[in-house]
Amino acid sequence: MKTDDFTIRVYTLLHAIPAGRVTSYGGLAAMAGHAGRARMVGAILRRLPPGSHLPWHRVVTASGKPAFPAGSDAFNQQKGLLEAEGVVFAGARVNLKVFGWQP
DNA sequence: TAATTGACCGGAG
DNA sequence: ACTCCGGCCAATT
Repeated sequence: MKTDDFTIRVYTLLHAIPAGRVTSYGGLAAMAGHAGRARMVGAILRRLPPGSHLPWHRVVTASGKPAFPAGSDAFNQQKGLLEAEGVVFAGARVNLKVFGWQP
């Protein structure tokens, strides 16, 4: 069994995101060569294979907000990790014009 | 096997 | 700024 190329690209791109930067689900899907499959990126991160150290916290929605309800554990964790890398939150949101990343 | 769900997105009202 | 809607398509029920 061979992991899909799409999945491989998503992992590679995710790993290529520098600390202190974020990218969106849709953007990641587009960079991986499959624009329109933002939900698949979400599905991949949701089901991360055990043992992977992917920086999932550097991925936010196209609005610049974490994909979790504000106040949830995952939300707070993601926010904390990003702030520790230098990303500034404006409320529950990140300014993609400043912190958004693309190769 | 069919229906539902979902770490999404962009446009419209 | 917010809600609603259609499109996307694999994993789950």
